[in-house]
Amino acid sequence: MFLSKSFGYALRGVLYVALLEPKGKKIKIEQIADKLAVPRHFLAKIMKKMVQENILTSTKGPYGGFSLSPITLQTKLLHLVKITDGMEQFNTCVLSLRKCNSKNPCPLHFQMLQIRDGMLAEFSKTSIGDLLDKKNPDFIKSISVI
Amino acid sequence: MFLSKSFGYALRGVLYVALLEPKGKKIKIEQIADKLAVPRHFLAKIMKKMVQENILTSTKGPYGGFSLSPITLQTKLLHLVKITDGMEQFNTCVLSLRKCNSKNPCPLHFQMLQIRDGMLAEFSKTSIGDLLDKKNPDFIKSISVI
DNA sequence: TTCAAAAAAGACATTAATGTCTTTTTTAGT
DNA sequence: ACTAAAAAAGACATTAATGTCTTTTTTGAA
Ligand code: FES
Ligand code: FES
Repeated sequence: MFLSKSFGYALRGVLYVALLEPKGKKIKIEQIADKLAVPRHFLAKIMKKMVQENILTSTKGPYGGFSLSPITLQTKLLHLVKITDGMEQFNTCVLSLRKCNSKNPCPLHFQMLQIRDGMLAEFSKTSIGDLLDKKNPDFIKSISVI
Repeated sequence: MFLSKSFGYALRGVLYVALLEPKGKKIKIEQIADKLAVPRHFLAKIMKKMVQENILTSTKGPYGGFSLSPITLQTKLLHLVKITDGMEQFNTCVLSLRKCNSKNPCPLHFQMLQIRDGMLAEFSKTSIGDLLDKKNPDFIKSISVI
């Protein structure tokens, strides 16, 4: 309901790179997909989009893989949502009637506005770096299927 | 993202019946689908589920159609969500990792908990009757595509 | 320069949500 | 009893999201 699987894969993928990449090596998509138990090629498409948006960098060829970009840790979650789910949901009426609009509200409009604005606020202020907790030795578990 | 189309159709359908039924007549699915510009047979399936849950009543045959049940107006929106979308979304991790669980939280857990609890609270306290505004001559417009 | 490793790209498959059409069942009135 | 009207049921179609497989492009190192 709230967010697509793609969004979850994107966030877990970038967090995995952020957690391990500082060791110096690039992270291969195969390793990410294996460790996170995510469909490899599906994840690859999502990672590619993140690279296009400069949320990650990647290099092809031997010793290649994914690594952080200068903006990775400052990237807001809303940017990931934009990439994976799009922003239409935030200004489309929950009853699928039309563009959501306070001048011409549906019966649920103001309730939904509050909920969506809460989510928008949270995702606008929270960055990928905010979610990364390198000090926690169990952090890797928190982004893996148990 | 937030809710399915089915949910929107369900709410608009039941509000349409609640708005017009007190005139004494049963409301036919054909009329509802036409006036709300909703796929007729798809809506019919959703209406049937609401009847099974006693959120509406229906009678077959000539002069039949849909009408309110004793509990229609007291029905909480969460009941509609249960019918159309299910409740799993409220206790499944946003990262699709597993059952959502504060003892073993994913990096987004507490942010999502707040958002979801806000939505749960709103949908638990708001009833169909709360959304029905018979005094408003434009209410019908607010549940129709403009 | 060739080779192998890796991401990128693209074709295709599966699944879940949404939508359409037809048949069956029920029922009010004649 | 018969007929017609209406919901209910069910078969099938379309679409969007998710997932798999293969080919192409890029690149570092021998
Ligand atoms: S008009 Fe329906 S949610 Fe805003
Ligand atoms: S554990 Fe992920 S949202 Fe609760």
